[in-house]
Amino acid sequence: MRTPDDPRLSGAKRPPESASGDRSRAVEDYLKAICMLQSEGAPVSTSALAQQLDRSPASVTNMVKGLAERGLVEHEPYRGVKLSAAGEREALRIIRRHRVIEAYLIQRLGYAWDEVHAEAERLEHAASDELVERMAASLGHPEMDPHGSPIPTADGELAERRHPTLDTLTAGTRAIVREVSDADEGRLRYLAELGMYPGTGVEVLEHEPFEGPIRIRIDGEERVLGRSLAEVVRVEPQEDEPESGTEGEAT
Amino acid sequence: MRTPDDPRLSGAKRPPESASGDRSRAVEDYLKAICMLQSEGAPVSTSALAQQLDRSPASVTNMVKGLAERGLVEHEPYRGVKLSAAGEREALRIIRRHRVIEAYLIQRLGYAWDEVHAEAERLEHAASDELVERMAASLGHPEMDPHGSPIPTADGELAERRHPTLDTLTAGTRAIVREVSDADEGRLRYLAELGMYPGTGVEVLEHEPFEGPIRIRIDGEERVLGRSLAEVVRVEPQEDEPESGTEGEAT
DNA sequence: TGTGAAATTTAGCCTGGACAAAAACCATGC
DNA sequence: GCATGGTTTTTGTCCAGGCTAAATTTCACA
Repeated sequence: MRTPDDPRLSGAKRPPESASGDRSRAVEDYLKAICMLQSEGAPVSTSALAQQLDRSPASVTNMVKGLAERGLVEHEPYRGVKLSAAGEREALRIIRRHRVIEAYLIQRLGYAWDEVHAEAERLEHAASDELVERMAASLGHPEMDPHGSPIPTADGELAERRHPTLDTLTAGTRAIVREVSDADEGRLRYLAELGMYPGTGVEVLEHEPFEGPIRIRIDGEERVLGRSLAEVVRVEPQEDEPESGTEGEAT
Repeated sequence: MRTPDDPRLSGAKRPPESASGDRSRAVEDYLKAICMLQSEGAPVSTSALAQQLDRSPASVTNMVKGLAERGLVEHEPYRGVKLSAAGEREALRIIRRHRVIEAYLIQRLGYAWDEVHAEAERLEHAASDELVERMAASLGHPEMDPHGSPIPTADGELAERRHPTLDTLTAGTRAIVREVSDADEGRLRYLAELGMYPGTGVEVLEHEPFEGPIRIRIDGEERVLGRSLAEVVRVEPQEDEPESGTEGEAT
């Protein structure tokens, strides 16, 4: 009827699930999540991972066992899980993809700050390295994504810089916004309304007691920020100088 | 330890597998394949579908049963399968995605003709309608993809135009290349070397007998084309006029 | 040092989607 | 009218990756 490799019809010949060979989408999600949780090299607990990924702890244990067999993580039962060198390499590639894609969507396709996360969350598994590098090139190889998170380089270097969150600053401190979590659309939208982008200068005026909100000055205006919002914003405190208002762009 | 919806960590909260709600990637692939096989409304046989998708016939039967239950196809056992209205709508959306993505990759990210198929094959399942429409807008809402295939509109209209394949033309006919299958990288690369893009003029000089190759003139040069290559190229025959060589772009 | 709560792992189950082997069906040729 | 071969479907498995319930380990504190 038809030769086995008839090319007339452009069909899907067993397309791999994710762009990177044999790692399934689930595996990629686990690696990324572990990477982001183990900020300081400390092993990550099963339950923290379960929470992050919205899976049951039992599912996580199962999956982790599999990852350990494949040499992507090291798992000491009851003690937590750490990425192996191979796992970390993989995880950083995925994070790079995510952040490059977010930057591209915003800068080249007119997405808003708060719209890109979900899209990138899906595309990061489908985009090939080739595509990601082309996007990065089109943007001039940015080092930061639009939320201020550092983009790992193509060969897996990540510029770690841990800034404190806004809620930890003492009253009277001036600071510059450096990074905002990209995970929560609602909060992002609100922060955008306030003008709290990376690079914006803020001054903490007062902490309301008992985990209460924080009063800040931003761009000359006084605002009140709920604690859960302030936890999402990472800032670089400034040596005091009389200057106020918005500073130039971040590096 | 941490409040249930702590937003500090940008994690993947049960991201849907494909951008379009609940249809899995597999379902999308089946719908697209059925759509492309049932050119003339005729039902598609299980085995043709199995071949197209590179699955076993048994798997296809199973899946088709499921699709029928969900109202996406109509399946008469032993008789073949047809898309329902809902299934066709869905399939055309996926084909639109594929073709818009291919066009975007080539025009905005510098991909070559033969590199885009695999990439688009994955991205079409991950990209949201939103993204596809932004890409289409960035390209000025093209009606054709770079291989000459018509792009269904956002509301599901597909401009059907069936051109004959190059191998069916009689010797002496002049024609203009209109469409080239995007599925086979190797063939595409070779056709690109020959300069056989949509819009290129060709003249069939001679058919070698017994399913042999075809001699053509393209851009002034004589070439010999294997049958399987000629089957992949769709052309629009021209009323004869002394003109030769390359014509302007296709509409 | 013992003990109970919390965290983790084990065990058993389910679903989607794939496969091979066997059975059922259809279209013929004789 | 029926055998025969090719095409479908059925049947029984498998694997990945989820889940719940039950068992186990750890740890903090008495």
